[in-house]
Amino acid sequence: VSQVGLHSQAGATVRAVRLANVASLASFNKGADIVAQGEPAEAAFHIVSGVVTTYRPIAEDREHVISFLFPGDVFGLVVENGRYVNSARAVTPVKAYRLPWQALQSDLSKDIHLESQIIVKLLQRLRIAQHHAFLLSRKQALVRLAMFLQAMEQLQAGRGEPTNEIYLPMDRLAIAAYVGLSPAAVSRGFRSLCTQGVIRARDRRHVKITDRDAFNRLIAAPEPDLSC
Amino acid sequence: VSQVGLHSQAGATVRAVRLANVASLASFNKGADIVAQGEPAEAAFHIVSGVVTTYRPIAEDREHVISFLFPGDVFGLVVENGRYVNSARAVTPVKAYRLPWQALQSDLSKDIHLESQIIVKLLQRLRIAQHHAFLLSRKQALVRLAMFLQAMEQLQAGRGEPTNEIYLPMDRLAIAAYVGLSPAAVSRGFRSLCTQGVIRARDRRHVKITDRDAFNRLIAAPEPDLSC
DNA sequence: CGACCTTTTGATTCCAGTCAAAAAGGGTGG
DNA sequence: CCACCCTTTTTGACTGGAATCAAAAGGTCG
Repeated sequence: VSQVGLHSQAGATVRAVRLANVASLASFNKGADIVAQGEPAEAAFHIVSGVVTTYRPIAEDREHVISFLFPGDVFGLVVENGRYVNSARAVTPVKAYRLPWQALQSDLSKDIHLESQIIVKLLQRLRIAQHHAFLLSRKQALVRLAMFLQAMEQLQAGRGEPTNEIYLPMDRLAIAAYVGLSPAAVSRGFRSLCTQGVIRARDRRHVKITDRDAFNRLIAAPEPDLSC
Repeated sequence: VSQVGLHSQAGATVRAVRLANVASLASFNKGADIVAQGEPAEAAFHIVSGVVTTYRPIAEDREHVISFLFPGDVFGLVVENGRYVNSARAVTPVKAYRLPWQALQSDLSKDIHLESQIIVKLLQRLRIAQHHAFLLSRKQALVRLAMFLQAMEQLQAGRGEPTNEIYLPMDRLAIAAYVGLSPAAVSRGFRSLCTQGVIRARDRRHVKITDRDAFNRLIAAPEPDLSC
């Protein structure tokens, strides 16, 4: 009997719930594919440790990142005609519970509290997906990067981690595929934010927001305002 | 006692469920604001007839459209700190049940079948939001428009309506705000699709896909391919 | 028929894409 | 510890497509 913790993203309640009697713990190496778009959807996954991206291939060596997922998150839920809509890949080494659909559904209909938690989680995911679309509707590279950092910061805060520095587990290519820019534009954007004094990068994966006002101004910017 | 039907978007089961004992039917004129971003979230809404958009204001006379919602859809669910994250407006005259949160929650925890239906609906919405983000990640205007038409067609099919012609209830400005282009670019894009013979527009709100192959090729296009 | 709003069209500007090359990391084995 | 290779990231020069602004055309409703 596996006891799987459903961590509320708000970090408040970490209620342990019997999710599935037949959940098995699986491990994946960094960069490993976990599920592929179009495959028959046999199971969902509940992340125990590590970071996962869901994405859609666009062309050879080109893809769109849909989400970054962290411990406590579930993926493999978005299904159409019994097949996965998105692919998933481990960004770091990952451990995750494999939850076969069948068992999941029977457990769902048994435990009403579990359903409520799923609803809460889905609403969070919906909110994040809408924020992502909002981000992508902005055309300026700097604004997109700032909104991306904002999102990562909020996720980090929701996990109860310190928020004075933002940790980016993914590489620049993944960031580019998430914010809808070329890797070159992402690089230039980060540099621009640094030289403007808005952020300070300890290394490629650790960023600190040094000018919160300018940062917020950038995100709220209705029109190109690159003053200073 | 109001009986509110939760229409499956797949159009299959239209199971009537006692959603809330205190649901009241509200009417809104075309263009009327229904909820505003930042307001205390007191109720969700269940659309009976008409079309609604949810959106976020960016600046004066500038906004980002998050979703188009149809009869059977629910909105006002995405909440943060007890306040609406998105605004909502009637695109056409709208009738909708107003579902106070309190009553909704008590009904939710009572009826387990209702929870399941909500989960299904949220998964659909998540899928659509992800598709929207995917759309916005493509940079070519023609591709975005084609993907938009595809989405509208699928929604229409899901409602069980005839699909030989796509009906667009919203104006060009709303389309522009959804696909992340300027109104000018949307106009040019439609014209381009027409002259290329990909679509045929009976009038501004009725579009027919006349060359399905070219249409699909456009959506799948990995790189600029404006041949023909 | 006329006033107003929506949509289209035209000319210019600008930002990000692209391609290619250089630089910086990261990991491995000597 | 260093030399090496390979991957990731940055930088540079050029191109292209959409934004912008403004003006004209088309629709709608009184």
